[in-house]
Amino acid sequence: MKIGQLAKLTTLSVDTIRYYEQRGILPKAVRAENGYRSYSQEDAKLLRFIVHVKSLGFTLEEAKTLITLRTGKADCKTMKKLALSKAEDMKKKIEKLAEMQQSLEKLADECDKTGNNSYCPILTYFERETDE
Amino acid sequence: MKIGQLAKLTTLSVDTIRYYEQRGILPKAVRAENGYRSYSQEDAKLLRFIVHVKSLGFTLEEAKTLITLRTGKADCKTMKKLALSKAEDMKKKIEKLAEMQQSLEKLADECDKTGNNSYCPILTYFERETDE
DNA sequence: CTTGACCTTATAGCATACTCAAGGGTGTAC
DNA sequence: GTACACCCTTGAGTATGCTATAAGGTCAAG
Repeated sequence: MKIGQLAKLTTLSVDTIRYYEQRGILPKAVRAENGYRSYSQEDAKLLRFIVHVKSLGFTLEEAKTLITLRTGKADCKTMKKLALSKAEDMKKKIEKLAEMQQSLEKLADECDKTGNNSYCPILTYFERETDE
Repeated sequence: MKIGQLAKLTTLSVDTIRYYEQRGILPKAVRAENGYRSYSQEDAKLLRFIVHVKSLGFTLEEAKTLITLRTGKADCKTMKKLALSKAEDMKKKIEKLAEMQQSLEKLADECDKTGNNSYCPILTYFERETDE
């Protein structure tokens, strides 16, 4: 199978597939006599693996690690640890975002409570001297 | 006040301050006779404004907009709209992260339920053909 | 024998927010 | 007069994940 075919199968662009190879995420593709990259169903499977891994928030570097583990038939324990560690990262990001979101909503709320003639409480908040 | 002083006052680096000026986030600094940038307390106030705005998740470009509004003594309504729109962005990001996080935890859970001899369910999930 | 779809490489660019390095001037203290 | 802290500019590098461009080779159809 040529790269265009693989791209269609995986919903990635040919550029992306070449980029993954270049980054070392994918192994160097076997070449046909004319120099074209030649792929098998196994390659398609590997790319789908990457797509799924990425969709759960892993980076390409992490995908690389997971591929190594997959190839080595990694034990469940290791996989679980990685999954939970990533989940933990996400939890932290979520908490930070939630905090910011709540601050913003609280400020917006105060806009309503404030008389029309006073200075906007959001601006006041942004101009404050210290961090609480 | 020279740039180093301002940097200390705002906990930003001198590079960052120059970068903000270059990006047009800060107005071009007044120069002393020797060519050094010269800052006032107002400038410190403006930089603190930027720091606070950024800490609530606004980008530098958004900070620029907010500065314009601040300078024009923007009405509360506009500020509120921006705050809520940003809060909405965050909500979306949070939802996406929460989804991923839950998927990961669910997968990790399945690791425990699975017998030791079977193939890791996380890997199985990553290798699946289709999206659910 | 040319058109068009496909493949190849190397290189550069995008967004975001800095950070650093090179090479050089300024200002104060000892 | 020289050491040292500080300032200046320009330009490049960092991370992440692509995307695009140029300039060219390959292959099957008509």
